[in-house]
Amino acid sequence: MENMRLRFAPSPTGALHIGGVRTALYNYLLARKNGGTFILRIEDTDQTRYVEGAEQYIVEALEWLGITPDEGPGIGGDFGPYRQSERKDIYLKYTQQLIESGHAYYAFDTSEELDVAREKDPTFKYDAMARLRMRNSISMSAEEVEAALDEGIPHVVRLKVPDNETILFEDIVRGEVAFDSSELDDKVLLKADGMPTYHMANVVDDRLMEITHVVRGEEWLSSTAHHVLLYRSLGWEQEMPAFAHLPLILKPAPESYLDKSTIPAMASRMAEEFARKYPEHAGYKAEVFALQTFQDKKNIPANLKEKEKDQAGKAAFKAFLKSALYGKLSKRDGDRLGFPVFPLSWKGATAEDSFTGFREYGFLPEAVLNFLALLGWNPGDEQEMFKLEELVDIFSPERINKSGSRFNIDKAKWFNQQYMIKADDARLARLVRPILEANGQQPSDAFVEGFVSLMKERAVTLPDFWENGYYFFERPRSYEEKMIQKRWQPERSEQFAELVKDMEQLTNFSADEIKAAAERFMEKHELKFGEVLPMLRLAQAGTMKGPAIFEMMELLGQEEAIARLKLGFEAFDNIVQS
RNA sequence: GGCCCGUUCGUCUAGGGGUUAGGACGCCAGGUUUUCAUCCUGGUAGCACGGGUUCGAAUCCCGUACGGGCUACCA
Repeated sequence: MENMRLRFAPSPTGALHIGGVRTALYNYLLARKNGGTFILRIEDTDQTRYVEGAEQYIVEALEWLGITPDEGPGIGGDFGPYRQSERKDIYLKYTQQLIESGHAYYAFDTSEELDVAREKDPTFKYDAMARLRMRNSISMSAEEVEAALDEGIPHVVRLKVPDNETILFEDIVRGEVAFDSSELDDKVLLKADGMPTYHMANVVDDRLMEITHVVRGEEWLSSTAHHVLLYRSLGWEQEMPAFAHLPLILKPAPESYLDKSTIPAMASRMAEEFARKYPEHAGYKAEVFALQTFQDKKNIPANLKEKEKDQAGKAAFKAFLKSALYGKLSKRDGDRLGFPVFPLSWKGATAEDSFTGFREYGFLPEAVLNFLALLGWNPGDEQEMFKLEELVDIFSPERINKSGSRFNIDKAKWFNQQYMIKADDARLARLVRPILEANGQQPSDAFVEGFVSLMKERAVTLPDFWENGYYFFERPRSYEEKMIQKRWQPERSEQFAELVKDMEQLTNFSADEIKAAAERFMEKHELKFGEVLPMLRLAQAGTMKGPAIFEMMELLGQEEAIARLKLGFEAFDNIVQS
């Protein structure tokens, strides 16, 4: 297809959710694959939900991941402006056109009146039937309408949905989707504040920006029928973009993380959140119910089903738990389960509204990208690791899955470890340095590079380098006593003192030389690797876990390594004696 | 409740009339002659259910169940 143009159109209401990141990625991949254009459009038509800094965050997140737009706010392009709040006049013009052509009408009902109508009848829908008894330019006389308009009575503009029509459209991932127009309500197109709704703005902008493919989340599938109607009413049906609705990213299954060790904490957390959100049900013993429900792991969904006899508190808590445990991955899940759901950290107005990102958890962007790419799409063969350029080459929208995928942090961690092992030492060193400095260390670049090279197979995320390898920078904080009790024989102290002397004699303190010295020592005293090396390791690191001991000693340097041997052997004597 | 969408190992998925139902993560076991990790080998575990259609169904059709989305002057 020529001039393929795709847009990623987030609204700046806070941090960009990981599902949004995947949507951006798929848009980017499709555009790049076909030599098309990837556009960022900011959908800021809801002034009440606008959050300062959110747009900046979105741009930074895309940059971090390396999927930067070709057109967008701050970037430019021939189809701007790229913020919907700066395009108000345009929407007004097309709304006017719709009114004149009879596809839309003024409605004077207030939000409060509509709330009342919905309360009276929960199934209330502003549709072909309802509009006859509401206050709008269809039910009112022309004079009344004109008077109301002249008086400046607040009003909205609604789409006049035709009755009894089947609206069919082709979705790239789902195939043919059909809606009966009688089921559709008369959506608001222009709000009382003069801003368009998403529906109006996205249709107008997609046309004006010559968007060829709309790739967005499944939550939009239902309103696509309205969008099709809008294209039709505006006379744009021929130019209507192709649609692809992506399956959602779901919360991890509770069964996968609930066990003896996590159930109590999760139960009290849920009870606490519930109490905060519904103070009116404070009397209900939510924690007890949560505990019981979680313990009966297999039947959680069944036990959460509401029953007639449930009192108000129980019913409310069941509903709360259901939405907390199942469904779309949400920002709260990150905290609850201890993993990131945002690309970058976000500092909101409150601690409640602040989140740690994948970047700050110590994930590499290529790992996040790779993980996300495969959540809902796969190339059909057995390859798992993909560079961004490879993804661009082989991405195929037809292979996007139809059903939602559960978020699996273990898989993300595995990708991260794989990419860390592959990563260039100099780059890794740059990424790890700030963590070391935060812990009061000022090592040389060469030292950090040597360190990450030895440690990277033992780290899953960046902070693991320090967590698991602090002893490269400080002397061991403690020695693994059990191991020493088992392995250290004080009667060999003198022999080991000799080994220290041998080490001191070395003029080239390289791993090879250290190893050779150790071997000479073992041969002389008829000792085995297993009797010597663990002692060296314990003296250097305090723990049995760690990289190759001789390389480690080389990196620490002769002076430090020997100092640790002396200190260690002395400590071992004391531990065993006591 | 209504409308729309979906359902293959615990999770991500391949397979779309005849397969020992394949791979990856996780988990378990063994190996890689110091540990941990990496790596390698093996194991564990799955077609939601019920009816059709067919010589033959995980695969096609219909129902049921379950899951998800939408149902705002939010996007």
